[in-house]
Amino acid sequence: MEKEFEKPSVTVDIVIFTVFEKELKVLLVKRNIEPFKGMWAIPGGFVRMNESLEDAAKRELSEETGVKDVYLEQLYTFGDIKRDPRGRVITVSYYALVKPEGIKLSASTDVSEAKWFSISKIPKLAFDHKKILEYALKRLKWKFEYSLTAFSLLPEKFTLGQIQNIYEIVFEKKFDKRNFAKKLKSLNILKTETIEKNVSFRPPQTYSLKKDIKEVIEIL
Amino acid sequence: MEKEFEKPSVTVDIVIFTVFEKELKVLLVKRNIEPFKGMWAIPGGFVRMNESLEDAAKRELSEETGVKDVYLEQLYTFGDIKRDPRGRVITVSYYALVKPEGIKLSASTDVSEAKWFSISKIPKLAFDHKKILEYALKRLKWKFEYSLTAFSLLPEKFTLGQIQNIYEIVFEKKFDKRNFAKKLKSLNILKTETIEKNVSFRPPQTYSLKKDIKEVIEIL
DNA sequence: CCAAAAGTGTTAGTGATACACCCATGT
DNA sequence: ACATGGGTGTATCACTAACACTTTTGG
Repeated sequence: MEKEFEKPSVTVDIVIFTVFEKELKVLLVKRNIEPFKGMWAIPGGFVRMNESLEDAAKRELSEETGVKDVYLEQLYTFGDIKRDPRGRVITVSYYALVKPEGIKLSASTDVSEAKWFSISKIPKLAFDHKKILEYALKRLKWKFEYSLTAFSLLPEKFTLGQIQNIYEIVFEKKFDKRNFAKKLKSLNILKTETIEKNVSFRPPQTYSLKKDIKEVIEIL
Repeated sequence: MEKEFEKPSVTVDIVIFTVFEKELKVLLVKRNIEPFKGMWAIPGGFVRMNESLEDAAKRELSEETGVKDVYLEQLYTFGDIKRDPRGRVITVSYYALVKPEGIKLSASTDVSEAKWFSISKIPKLAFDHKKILEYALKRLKWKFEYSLTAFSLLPEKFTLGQIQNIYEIVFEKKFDKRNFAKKLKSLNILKTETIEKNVSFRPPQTYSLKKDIKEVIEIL
């Protein structure tokens, strides 16, 4: 570039969702440094020169949760002039869906603590992170309606009850069991697996997604 | 900020759509400078420190077309490391829908010419602009399906024929006149205006969007 | 009276919703 | 036997899609 203009900084922020304890959870970090020191925030960080936006998001995600097998989607880019008191910072937001198993939360340098919050009990957030979270939640619901993204919150093999629970938690309402099963089956995306009797009660039929469908979700 | 890291540059690119001559058109500019000198590209430019992303997009839009009354929506942020041979440039893409009346195309410093291209006759584009355009087109169609955004391509008062034409052009297929009218009317968004007999043949009923609906489209 | 676009209703099919009972298992 | 979640079918309603003729105007 011939001339050097003053440039904004660019960060990625990642709204990380999971579901456990019958609740939709978001990962927040407690800020260790100013501004907003001591306040909760959506995890994120500066984009390095040698990584794409998505790579930056994946790096942050892996640093925070240790998890790699996730659904990750770009949300929106927030660029108001005064959204960061330190100066001009543009943030490219992402949201991620991680399976609740095998997550290891780890704090990084800028952050003293990382914790899952129920979506119904979100504390006051730093920067414009409230707006970002609301946007993420809207997109999440929207996406669940017309895609199979929800399945990325479940293990390889799952039951109809599990996937219905996910939907009921995210949409905060009950669905009719029969209609739900009917619809899923009519989509022709399920492969029946062998039943395993592990816990108790009547053992449910387990399913997995057909191979080609799994690929669709990766791209989605 | 305590430390100064090397920062990427940030641009906005705007895919500007309109409809005339029974075709969906995109505005492209011919590049006056390297890289990709002489090639067609999506209009855009660097984000200034004192303007938000949306302001930057509006400024570019107004510089290119002289038009202010537009629908503008952020699309996606492209940040691959090598998308610009000059160095690290992250671009926040937008798309805009402008009414075909009263557009004044004007070339700027970096650009020798601005021209409308039919969506079916797009030349080879600079940078990753082909990808951006494809993304914009996908979003446009998607948006037309479940929102009233299409109306922002029409003047205040319009006929059912006009709006149906827009849909037929964008989706590249014919719709049944009766079903189309029925659906629109059932949405309860139309205000009937007085018929003006201007051209010839049987004069069509003109409509406008109800006031509260217009506001919805602004936000959409 | 001809050309051109506007206007208008009915039918069949498809997908969504509402609803209640029996089943398989572990304790 | 009972407690717990799993599994299944039918009837109604709403929405979508297919389809053709008459009307209004200008020339």
